Amino acid sequence: MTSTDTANPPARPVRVRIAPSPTGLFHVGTARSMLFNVLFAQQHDGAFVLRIEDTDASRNKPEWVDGITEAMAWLGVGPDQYEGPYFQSANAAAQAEAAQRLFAEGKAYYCDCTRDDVLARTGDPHKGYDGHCRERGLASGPGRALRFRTPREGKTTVIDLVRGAPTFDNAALDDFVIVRADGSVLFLLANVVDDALQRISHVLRAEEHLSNTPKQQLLWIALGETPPIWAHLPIITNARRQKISKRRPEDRTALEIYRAEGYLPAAMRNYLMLLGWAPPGDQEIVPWEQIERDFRLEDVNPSPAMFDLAKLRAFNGDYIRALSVDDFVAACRPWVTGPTVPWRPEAYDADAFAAVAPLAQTRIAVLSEITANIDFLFLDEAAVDDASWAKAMTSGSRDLLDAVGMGYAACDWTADELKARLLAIGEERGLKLGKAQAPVRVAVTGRTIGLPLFESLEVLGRDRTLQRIHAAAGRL
RNA sequence: GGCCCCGUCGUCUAGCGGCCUAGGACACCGCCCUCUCAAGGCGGCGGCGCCGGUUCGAAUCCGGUCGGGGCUACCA
Repeated sequence: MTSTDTANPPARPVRVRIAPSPTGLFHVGTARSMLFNVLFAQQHDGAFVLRIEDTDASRNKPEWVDGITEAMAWLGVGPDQYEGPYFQSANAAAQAEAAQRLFAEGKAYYCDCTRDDVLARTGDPHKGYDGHCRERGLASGPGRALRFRTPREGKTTVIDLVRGAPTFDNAALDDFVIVRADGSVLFLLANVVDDALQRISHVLRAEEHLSNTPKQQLLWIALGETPPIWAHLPIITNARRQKISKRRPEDRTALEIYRAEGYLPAAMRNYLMLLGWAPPGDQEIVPWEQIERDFRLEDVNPSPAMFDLAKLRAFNGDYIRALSVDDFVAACRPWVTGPTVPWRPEAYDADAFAAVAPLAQTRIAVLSEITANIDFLFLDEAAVDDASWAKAMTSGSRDLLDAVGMGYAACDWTADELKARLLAIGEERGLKLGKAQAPVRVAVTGRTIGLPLFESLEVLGRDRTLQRIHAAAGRL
C-alpha cells in the first residue's frame, strides 16, 4: 500500500499561518488568505503565525517586511494577533538537515542533469524530469541538485476543507528538485520544513498551490511528520478570468494602492471576505464582529472569484456614508492636508471643510475624491474645467452673471437667501433654477457638478464669490 | 500535451432532492425626490453551460460532454 492516508489525523492544536515572500507590495490575495486564516484560528482557539518566506535572497529586501506588517495592521490584524514574524531564512539549517536526512534515507538522490540533458532524452518539453539519475547513486557535488524520489505507484489524497479529497496519481509526479546545485533549499521543501517546525495544523492558501500539495504532503510523510489538513481558497481573477498577478499592473494587486486611493480598511476587508464566502442572510455589508461569528471555512465556495472594483467602490461608498461626520473629516485628512493637495497648504481652512463635509460625504466613493469636491474653497481662483465652461456658458450667461453679481452684493449671506435671489433672477429670464445655477456654479467652482451650490457659496464667502462671478463674466 | 480544480443573473453569491414562479448584492435601465451631481426610495432587466441517467420529483445526486482556470522551474 503506497497510498497515503490522512483521513483520520490525530487532533492537534490549531495553528495556521500565512507565508508571504517580501518581494514588494502586499498582494490582495495574500490579504484575503490572511483574513480567512485569522478567522479560522480565532474560531478554533488556535494561533495565527506570520512567516516571511525570504528564501530567494536576491529578490528580498528587509524594508519590505515592514510593508507586510503595516498592511496587516491596516486591515486590523496587529502584532498582538499573530505569532512572529518568523523568517524562513532563519530555518536554513533545519531545512538543510531535513534534505540530508532524506538523502541519507534514500528518499532523495543527487542529479547532475541539465535542462537540456533532460529535453534531449525525452524530446518533449512538456514531459518533466525522466528519473535518469534515480538509481545512479551519485554523491553530492558541484552541479548536482537533490531530487525527491517520488513514489512510482499509488495515489496521494489530500484532505481539503474546501474541496473534499483531491487525489493524485503518484506516477504523475516528477522527481522534483528540493535542493539546488548551489545548496539552497527550494520552496517546496523549505515551506514544509518550516510548517512542521512551527507545528502548523492547517494550511489555508490559494488554489494555485493545490497542484503542489501532493508533493508537499509526500514530503511531510517522508520527514516522518503528520501532514496538515489543507484548504485551498478560490483563485482571485481579473475580468479575463485569469489569476490576478503583480506582473500585470492593470490587475492592481497591491493593497497599498487601494489604501492610497482612500479605500477604508473596513470596506476592504468586508469586500475581501466575499471573495469565496458570503454571510448568511441577505446582507453582504456586515460588521466584522458578525463575520467573526458566522464565518465557516467549510462554507467557502471553491470556484474562482473575480475581483470586482465597481463593487469594492460601492462598498467603500457605503462605509464612507456610515461614518460619523467627525470620523469622515478625520479620515479625509491625508487628502486635504497632505503633500499632494492642489492648493497652497496655508490656504486650507479646517472649519470651512468641516462645514461642507456632510455634503461631500454622500458624493464620494473613495476618500481621494474629496480633494476635487472642495478645492474651490482653498484655491485662489476656480480651476475652470473647459468642458464644463463650454457646457454651462451660453449667450445669456453674461447678463445672468452680472445680475447675480449685483443681487449678491448686499444680500444676507445665507444659503436660503442666495438661492432665493438666484431663483428670482432666473425667473426674470425664463430660466428654471436648474438652468440658472449652472453658469454660477462653473464661475465659482469651475465645474458643472459638485456640492450643493448655495451652501458652498455660503462657506466660500461673499468676497470670493463675487470676485469669481465678475471674473467669469469678464471672460464672456 | 499531462495532472488537478471549477462551472447558478454581466459580476460576487444564496441554494445542499420537493419550501425555487431560483433569493440577495454590485452593475445596468426606468420612475420618484431634487439647484448640478450624488445619496435615498420604488420598480425593472437578467441566470441553473449542454446531453444523458437516477427519482413520483433535480439547480441540487451520478455519468459524459463542452467551457474556463491552476500547476507542469535548480520561482514562491
